Amino acid sequence: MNLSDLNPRQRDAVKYIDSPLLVLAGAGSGKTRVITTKITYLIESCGLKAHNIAAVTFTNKASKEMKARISGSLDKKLLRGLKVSTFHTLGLNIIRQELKQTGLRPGFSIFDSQDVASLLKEISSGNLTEDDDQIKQIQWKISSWKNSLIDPARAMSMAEEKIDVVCASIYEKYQMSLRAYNAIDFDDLIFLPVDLFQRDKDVLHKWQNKIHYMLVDEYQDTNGCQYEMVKLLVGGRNCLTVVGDDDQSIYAWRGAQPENLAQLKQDYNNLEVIKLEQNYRSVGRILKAANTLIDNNPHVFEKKLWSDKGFGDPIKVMRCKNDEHEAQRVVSEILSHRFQKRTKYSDYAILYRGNHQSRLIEKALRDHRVPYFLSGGTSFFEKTEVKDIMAYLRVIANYDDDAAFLRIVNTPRREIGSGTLAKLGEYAQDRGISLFRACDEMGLEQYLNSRAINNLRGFTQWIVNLNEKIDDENLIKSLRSMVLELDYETWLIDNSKSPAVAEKRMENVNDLLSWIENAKDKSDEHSSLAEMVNYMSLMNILERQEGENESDSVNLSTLHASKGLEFPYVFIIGMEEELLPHRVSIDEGNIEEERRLAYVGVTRAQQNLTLSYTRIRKKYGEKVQCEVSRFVDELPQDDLLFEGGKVETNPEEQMQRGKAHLANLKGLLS
DNA sequence: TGGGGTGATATTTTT
DNA sequence: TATCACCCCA
Repeated sequence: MNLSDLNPRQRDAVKYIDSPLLVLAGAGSGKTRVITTKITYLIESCGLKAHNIAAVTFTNKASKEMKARISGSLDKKLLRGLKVSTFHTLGLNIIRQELKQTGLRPGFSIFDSQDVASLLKEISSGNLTEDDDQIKQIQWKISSWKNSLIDPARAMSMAEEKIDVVCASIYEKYQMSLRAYNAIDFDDLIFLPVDLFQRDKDVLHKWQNKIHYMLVDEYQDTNGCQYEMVKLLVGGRNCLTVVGDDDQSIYAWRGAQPENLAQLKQDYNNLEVIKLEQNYRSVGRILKAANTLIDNNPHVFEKKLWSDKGFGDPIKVMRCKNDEHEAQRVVSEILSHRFQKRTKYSDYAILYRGNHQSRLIEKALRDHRVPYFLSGGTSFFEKTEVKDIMAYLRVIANYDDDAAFLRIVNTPRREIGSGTLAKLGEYAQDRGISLFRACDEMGLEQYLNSRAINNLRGFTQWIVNLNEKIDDENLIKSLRSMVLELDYETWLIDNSKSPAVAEKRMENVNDLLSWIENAKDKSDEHSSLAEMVNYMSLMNILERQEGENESDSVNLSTLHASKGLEFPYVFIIGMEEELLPHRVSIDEGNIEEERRLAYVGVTRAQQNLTLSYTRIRKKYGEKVQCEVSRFVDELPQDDLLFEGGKVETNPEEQMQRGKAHLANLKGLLS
């Protein structure tokens, strides 16, 4: 097999199979390429079967890209059964195949974090813990327990303070409710398989026999539970390659344990480490800046990026009067640069720390009629209309899904009010059954008047009919007729601010349905409604439909969401103390993660990088004096070109301006 | 049932 | 200050 278009280090990483391997892949060093080539190599040159290889990523986007790249390089026949998925999808597949051992019934639901929050709210209503803040804390606590493989009993025995006891008991009730609803949460998708593997060695061996080689991407983002899952599946064999970059760990705040990278050394004593330091993305100046910046962080593994793409232009630093001025200047900079260099809008990206920062930029872009693409925002599956239809599907697949039941029982209106639901809930809770089942019980007559009962039963009967009508053959047809029967469109029109909005929302509903149709055609894996619904619960954006026009637009993104992307010309705005690094991180002493965030931003740029900061920024409606970010000071000053700003207020800034002037001259000379 | 007034809130977000 | 969710009243 031909590995000649890889560099020596990449080739080593592909060919090394003698022991577990950690590939430390710097930004833009071609890590996805290494993983995909290695999979091809394992199949073509090592004689492994595709269905015995599992490649794991964190996002659907990454796994989709990986699949696309592999299928471009290898015959489709040889790829049958190759497992490329997210951690959560892998977990879901394990649960599905070992359903009996997990105590779940077919058709189980997956609760998203909103479902979880409202369930927790209901559970803790007796326990003096009702405000949203505390609910969030409990949710976080339960999630971290699961990520550390602690079950309710252990949480209870470990509890020392009163608050821990309360949390542990809520945790226990929460698990019981999930069980009653035949539901699991996102954390369970990893927790349940790991728990099962630990309890039942036969099942573990069965899965070890299925997976002869495992590859994990973005390893610095794994949490404790995911680490354990990999460890169990590998089970002392030499069949593991993980790829990661501790300098790009920016998700510690949501449970990622970047120390898992270092932990590998201890758990796999024959671990091999290969570093990928050649960067294929950026010019030398940008890498020099990135290296210098990240040098301020402590490192377990030293790493220095380099490239042969030439040195490039100085990094511009724009000092602006205020935040509006900043937006104006960034936009006019893009416009004039585009005009001079005849570039596309899509060559530019504007990156920022917080979502709110996009507002002024958006306004400036609109004023200049510049098309832009905002990455992030409310994702498709978060939209109310999509959640509504999804809830219908969930209830049809799993009557016991109370979260979904509550969402749609009176949407569109069926004259089932909160009073009725409260009594129904009480009744169901007393008997430990779901709301749906409770509707059918005779005992209900004593609690509710016949009108309410009729409404409820009308609804459940309608669902039962749908369930019976739907079979996998006519799934889409039945779903479309369901939406018609609901008269959902009328409801949308009545409940939207304008006809245009209503139309857009109905379009989303139709997109959802055609997406289901499409996905069903594409694979036979997710053919039943229940499987389809599970699969969709793990999605957050609608995959782009074929032929959808990719318009030429400026990219706006948070620094977090920009990881993995690259652009010729990058602007990072708001390079100020208290913003980047963020105030909260300064207070918590989390400067290192903020620095990595800045590092991620800097390394997105291929050609040019422009940083901007303002002297005055409106925060919470108040004008606040701002200071330039310490990260600007940490960059190699000779490579910076300061622009704008005439009046220096303090001597330090005077100095800086002197330096900038010098750099300016150098920049002009080079 | 919906519109308007009120009050809380403002870091990052995938599955 | 700007937004948004929520609640109350007509």
